Amino acid sequence: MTDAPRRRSTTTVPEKAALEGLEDKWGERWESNGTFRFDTAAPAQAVFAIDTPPPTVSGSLHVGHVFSYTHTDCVARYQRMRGREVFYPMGWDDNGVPTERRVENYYGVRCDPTVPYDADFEPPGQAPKNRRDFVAISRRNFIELCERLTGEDELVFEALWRRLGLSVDWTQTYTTIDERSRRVSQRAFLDNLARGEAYQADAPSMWDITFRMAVSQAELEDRPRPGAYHDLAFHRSDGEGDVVVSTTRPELVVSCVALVAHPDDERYQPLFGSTVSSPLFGVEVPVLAHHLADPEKGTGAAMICTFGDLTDVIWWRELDLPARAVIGRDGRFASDPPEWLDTPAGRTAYEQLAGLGVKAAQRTTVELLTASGELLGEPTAIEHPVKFYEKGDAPLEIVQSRQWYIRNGGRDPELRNELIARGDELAWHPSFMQARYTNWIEGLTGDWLVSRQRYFGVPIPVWYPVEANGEVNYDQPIVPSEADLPIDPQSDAPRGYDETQRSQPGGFVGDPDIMDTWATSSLTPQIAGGWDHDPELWAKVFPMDLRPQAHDIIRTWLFSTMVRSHLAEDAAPWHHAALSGWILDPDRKKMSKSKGNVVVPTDLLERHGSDAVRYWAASGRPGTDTAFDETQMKVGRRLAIKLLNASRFVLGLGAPMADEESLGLSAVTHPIDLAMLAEVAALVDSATAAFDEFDYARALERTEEFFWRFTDDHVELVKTRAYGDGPDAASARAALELALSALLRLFAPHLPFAAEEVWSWWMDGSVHRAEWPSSAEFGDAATRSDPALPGLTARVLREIRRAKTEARTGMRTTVEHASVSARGDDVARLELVRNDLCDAGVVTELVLTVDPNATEPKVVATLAPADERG
RNA sequence: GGGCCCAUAGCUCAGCUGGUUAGAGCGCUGCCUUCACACGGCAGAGGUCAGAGGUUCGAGUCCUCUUGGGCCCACCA
Repeated sequence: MTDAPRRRSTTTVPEKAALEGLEDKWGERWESNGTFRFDTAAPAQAVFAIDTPPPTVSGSLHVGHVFSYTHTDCVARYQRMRGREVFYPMGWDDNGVPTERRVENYYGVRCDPTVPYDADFEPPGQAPKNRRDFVAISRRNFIELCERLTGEDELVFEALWRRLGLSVDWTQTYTTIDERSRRVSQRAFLDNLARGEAYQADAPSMWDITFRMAVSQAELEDRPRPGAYHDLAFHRSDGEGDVVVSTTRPELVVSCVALVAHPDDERYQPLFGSTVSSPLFGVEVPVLAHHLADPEKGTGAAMICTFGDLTDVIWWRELDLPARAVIGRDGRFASDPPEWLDTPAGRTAYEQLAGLGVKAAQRTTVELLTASGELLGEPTAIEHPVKFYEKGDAPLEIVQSRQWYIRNGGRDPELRNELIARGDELAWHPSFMQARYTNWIEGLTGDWLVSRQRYFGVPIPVWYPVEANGEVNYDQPIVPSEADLPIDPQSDAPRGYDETQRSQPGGFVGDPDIMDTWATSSLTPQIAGGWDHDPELWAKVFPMDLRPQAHDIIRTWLFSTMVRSHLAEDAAPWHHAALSGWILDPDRKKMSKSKGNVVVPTDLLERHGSDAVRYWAASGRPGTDTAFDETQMKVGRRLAIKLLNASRFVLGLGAPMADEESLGLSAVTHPIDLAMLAEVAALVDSATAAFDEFDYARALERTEEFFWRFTDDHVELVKTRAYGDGPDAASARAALELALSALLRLFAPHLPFAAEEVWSWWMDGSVHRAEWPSSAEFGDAATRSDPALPGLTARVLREIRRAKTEARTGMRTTVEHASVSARGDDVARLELVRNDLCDAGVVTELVLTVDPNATEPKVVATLAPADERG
């Protein structure tokens, strides 16, 4: 709820004003006064709920975070002042692979689930240089270290956010690994399972051999890597020669299950249906036709291996081929010769490859092929894109494994179209970002793989029965009851069993995997909004009003949240999505991690002040990449200081009259004051319209533009009059105060510290809970005033100043005589403000002449003789 | 190959549905401190709005093409 501005009984203007110390002072007061505390009693229609992005707690916040979180805070503060009760929680994403990796490197440990728990374990003081020397610790010890480190990080992050002035309700904080998140995440998963949206499949999937885990489509990225085409000879079984195949992965020849060519390719048509035998291993494989084979590539014939790339998976599935995988989960070739190698020569050849990594296996295979004469010519070096896990550093392999999936439209046109249509329900800021969402869905190739073979995350909440013969029955998962959540199936036994039955015939096993980090963060509205523990809150905040986030995670966070909400709530999770841009180096390149980390946000806030850094951030338009620019922070600092000083001046003039009643609009009678207020009224409308479109940058720009004219022209013009007595002085002061009151509120979202400081000198309560200004506050000032007046007076002022500048004299120098010749209507205007102009220009005499032919007012100023200057 | 964004002063950017002579800040140059502010103020110089064509009485703004930059997706034998 907001309050109309209410003046304090006494105005206290400090002798000196500075920005230093405002962050601590107001940060503490806002906290102790609960200024940003969400009022749970607020009616639903008053609530403005923000689905805050939980930053990853796996390092440090960088300048890009400061940038985008400031944008959201400006919107939050605006909405709050508009009378909305803002639900603005903060989350920490401490769940997932980045945290695991950071913990490993920070403490020099690695998780080995076979190691027993050590209650007294203390990590080494310093991590060894070589990862091989890291200490192996139990899963429980590892998770304890994750929690210890993320706990420390979260305190540091919160301190930074507070200093930046985010108007977060810190009582609403969550972490993506805390008990509530685990419960929500597991319950939502079980709901998906119950509705048939979550399922298991034993299928080939992208696999990171370093992390030893499956990876989903959303986590893939291409990186250019050197490779080479190798021409291999497959031997026709009719003895009529060889079929040549070009491949970049000769080591996979052992996994070859068929050759394939395009059905229309005349070169291979005679061979379709026949078999060839593979080089080195002599395995008979069929020659098949499929439209995905490209006659232009290589020789037009490709070998299908299980599995070299995703096209292999398609061919394997559609042509119903056997799986002959040799690469294991560790990225090494199986140590025993595969059973499909039925010739002694083939088995001998394989012995050379057994146990090798992919690179070494390729080298060895090439040597063997060269020796056998089945490698034709020299390999041709190329550079080609290779798929990587976005956080990994070894190329992905394709490994067949049992995994959990959630339907996301990747294999279901109907669901796909529903999700695309949900995108239309959102207002996207900027609007073109919707295309990225739609494009991503249209390009999905499969469902969402949610299981991860990692340790620090939310466990998949199921067990499986172990049959009497010791076989695990994956088709009949045992699910926990909701009341027991969250559970860890690795340490909790399902109801009806006890721990002694774990892994025993007739007993159970726990699912060893955890969920993808997005499987939990896709539920941030549910986690923060009380979905499973506070139905009253949930009814008020869902669907939320705003999802602010970076545009690079549209395909992950935004999309997955939409999927969960669509499946569970049959609704879009928010009304608005605001996508922020990148921070770029001054040379226009995307600011790299290393460079971004050189610029430490706390240091920036220290050097420039929080309002100054916020000013820079808020100058970046929604969705637009913005250059990192400290000079903009200096400009922001200057603006904040100017706001303090101009306010000090205005408020130092004293009340318009001793009588409180005369305060306000009724005292404003002078035409120049009325015209100024009319400009403020227009400014308020313009800033409000911008903010309603989430355009904090436009609102700031408009406000700032007016503010500088206000101080440079209007205040200079009226200050002498304002010092005086009588109705004209009262008019000046009343107008200045009305304008200041509005300006402070207009600046409050962007410069919360300076605005609050000034507000506290003369107003009750926090400016951040004050009513957003309205043009109605200025009554009929607009209709009573002359819109041409401010521009005209500013012009005359500028001409007089120019004359002084050209005479190389100070602005306080008295001008003996100034004359203006202008059209009659302009002269009439200038007569109204002649006294102000004389005072402001410090002119002793101002002569106005009507010149009916003048297009522009012509100003001539004559300076007093040097000895009279002063 | 598909999609999206961008190109305006030396630099960073405004310019919203087309409408006087294209704006701001920084930087640069010059001048000015008792009297809100030197963490300041005033003033000045600086632009073929990437290029070409089109629509229009009128185009930085709308359309088409070209060039250059960036991003996303697809392709990966």
